[in-house]
Amino acid sequence: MRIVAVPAGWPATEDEARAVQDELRGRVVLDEPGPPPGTGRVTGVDVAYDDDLDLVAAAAVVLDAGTLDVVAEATAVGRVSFPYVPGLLAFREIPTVRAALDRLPCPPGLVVCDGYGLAHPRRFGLASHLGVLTDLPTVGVAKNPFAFAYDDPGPARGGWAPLLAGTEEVGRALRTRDGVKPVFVSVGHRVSLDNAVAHTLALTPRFRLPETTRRADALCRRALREAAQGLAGGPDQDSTTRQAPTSRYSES
DNA sequence: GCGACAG
DNA sequence: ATCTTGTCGC
Repeated sequence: MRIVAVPAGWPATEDEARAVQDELRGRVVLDEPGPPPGTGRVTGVDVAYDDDLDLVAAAAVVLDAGTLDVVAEATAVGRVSFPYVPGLLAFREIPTVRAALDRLPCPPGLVVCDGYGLAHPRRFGLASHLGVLTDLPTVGVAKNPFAFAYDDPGPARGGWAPLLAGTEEVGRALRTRDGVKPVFVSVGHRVSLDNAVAHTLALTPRFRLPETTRRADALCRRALREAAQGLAGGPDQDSTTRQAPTSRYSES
């Protein structure tokens, strides 16, 4: 297993990170509609952490946008590159996520991130940042609101309400299942908000969270488990030489 | 100043 | 994010 290196010059302080956001924000493209929902490919990315071992595992899972079948997947493991600071999530996740995307055997199409794009204190969340660095179309679908006001969407799937930063619509609270807490959709890069919402609905035929997110979440957790195991077993052991662990409860 | 705050 | 047991439901 190779550990992804933190890029040279990666911000070390919150001030530096905010300065990077302020500089890159101007490169976000907001006037493209993006790929049509239900066609082509959609890729979910997510990460899992082990703060004790200083490990972060990322996964990228490519789905056929029409069937939601898995087309390809990749993972990467890195060191934690930044502490968790609300508003600076991208600096914690992006190096390893990029490595996972780079390892995909095919183009990812639209990338769905766990978090925000435009719906961000400086209008430059994880999805925007990843989009600018890769120039891929990206959207953010978050499980929780940040600090934006919104009215409760209608109770039925498809109901939505604007996420408002003052009078500016920076995203939407979107009901993906009848009577279930909404998700929070915002534009990352090269996708319109209407399309971001349509993609999110196309990705949620059964569950609250997009299939992309669910697949990527399961995969990065598995990758983290295996990485932690490999680390504990020592640098010279791998899955082919490692012995099965003895368990008092085995073979019962 | 204080609390809230994506993952 | 992650820590965590049982439990209700398809």
